[in-house]
Amino acid sequence: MTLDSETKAVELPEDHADELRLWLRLLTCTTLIEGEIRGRLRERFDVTLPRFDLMAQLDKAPDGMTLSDVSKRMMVSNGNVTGLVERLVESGHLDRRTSDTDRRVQVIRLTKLGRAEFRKMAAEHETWIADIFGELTEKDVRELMRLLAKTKGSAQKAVQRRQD
Amino acid sequence: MTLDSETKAVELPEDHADELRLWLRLLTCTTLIEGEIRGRLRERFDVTLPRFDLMAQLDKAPDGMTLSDVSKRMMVSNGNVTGLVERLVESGHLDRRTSDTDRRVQVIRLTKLGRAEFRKMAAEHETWIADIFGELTEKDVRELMRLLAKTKGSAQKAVQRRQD
DNA sequence: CCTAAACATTTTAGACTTAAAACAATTGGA
DNA sequence: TCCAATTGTTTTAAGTCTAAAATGTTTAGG
Repeated sequence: MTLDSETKAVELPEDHADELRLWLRLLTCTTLIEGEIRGRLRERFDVTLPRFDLMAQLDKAPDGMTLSDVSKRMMVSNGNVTGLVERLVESGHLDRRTSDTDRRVQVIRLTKLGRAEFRKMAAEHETWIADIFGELTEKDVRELMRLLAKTKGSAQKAVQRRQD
Repeated sequence: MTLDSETKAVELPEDHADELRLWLRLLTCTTLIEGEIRGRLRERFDVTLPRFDLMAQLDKAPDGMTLSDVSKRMMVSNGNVTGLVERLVESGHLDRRTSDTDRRVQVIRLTKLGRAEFRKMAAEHETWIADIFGELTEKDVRELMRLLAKTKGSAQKAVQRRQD
């Protein structure tokens, strides 16, 4: 508290250094972990992270997904998905067909090969994550989940505000 | 606690679903915020996020940095920095010179123009971050900082272990 | 029915990114 | 001194990514 709390109401050049540091730390953590996962995926399975992520989305959707769905879920651009899918169809991991009811829509799903390979990778991937977060207690994990959920909500509202 | 705590010592297929969810949430938060910042930088200043990040590093180093320093700080590959710097020198934001004492080393620093433009962007950038994290209390911020520091430490050790 | 708007995807152009190889310069022993 | 590792940077090849424009399809309102 300052002595003159009246000034708090006025639009002063506020200090947001803490939030800035928080953002940088969040970014550092993610970049560090992402790089580690990327490296292990390449080393162990010769697969890229985006390919793995796309397959992870499809593994959760046995009936397939449209490209738009994938794009929204992965939070990447449409054009990006087009290219990724192209390469995964080429390598035999994905099956792609035009929807029967709407000829604009492409439905993609994992092939047998794709699913089998993904499951193998996913099992190991999970142990890597456990290793990486190994020093956190159960309570730490719960608390982080809670705070990140709050952060996500706060950020989504900021996005919303800008789009108005 | 399970009834038979003896089994804890054995190597059982453990469940790491919580850590996995935590990782996905961390990634979602970062991607969401990164996308928002990227969009605002483009819209408001017609600049890309990597360019902004590089300039931010240099703003903190009035005497300049070597390309390796930048690469380590930004946690990106050497080749990546080479290209980024090329474009920023081209646009007049960066000055690049070979070190007097070691002809392998390139020292880069912000030009007057670069520094002026960065300062303008940074001021607004800080308000965006404040907006995005706006719903977090001071305590939330402190707690997140602490938990992310712990996460970073844990991840770094995992990276270290793999490199042995 | 027609057609303007909305929607799903692809294309385009350019930038970013990585890993690995190549190149250049320095350094630390033998 | 010499030269084998090390270090700093660039190059290469391939992939990832975005924003915006273009293409093709569906849908609704008149």
